Amino acid sequence: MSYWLMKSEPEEVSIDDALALPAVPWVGVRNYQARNFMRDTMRIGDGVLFYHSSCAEPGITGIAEVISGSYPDSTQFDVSSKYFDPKATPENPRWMLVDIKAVRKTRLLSLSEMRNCEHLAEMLVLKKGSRLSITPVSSSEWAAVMALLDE
DNA sequence: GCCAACGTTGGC
DNA sequence: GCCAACGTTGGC
Repeated sequence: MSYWLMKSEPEEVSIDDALALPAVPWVGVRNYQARNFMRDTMRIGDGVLFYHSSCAEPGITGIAEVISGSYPDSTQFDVSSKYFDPKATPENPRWMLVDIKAVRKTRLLSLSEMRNCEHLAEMLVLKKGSRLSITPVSSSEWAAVMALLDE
């Protein structure tokens, strides 16, 4: 069992949107490192910190769970999608994704609060220049986030 | 809107 | 394989 942090722009898919859906296919990832996490490492049951990015109050807003294995992101084949990739074909898909399910909404754990927590000092999402939309979270970081959310 | 940091592209 | 140019991310 592993843990992850997944960024979502709330104007695209917010935690409330995610909670209203039985499953959220994590479409639109077009970065190879993030794709590889979904394709190669994520497992059903893995824990996910749902993070709002590119918004007024960036931070963790919920808990989710991986509920599928990886499969091709259908938007790569859709010419009308902004995620269309002309180099991808159904025979040779380039982008893979997993489904997640939102488990619960939490209070907003803001980026600044995360930065002020000594137990999260090494968290990848807090590293300078970090832009990866999916990052692994250690079990101690997960525990520290859960403790902060209980405060 | 700014801009630092990073990833990708493409000429050579 | 190098690397300059370009595009994107995302906090502020």
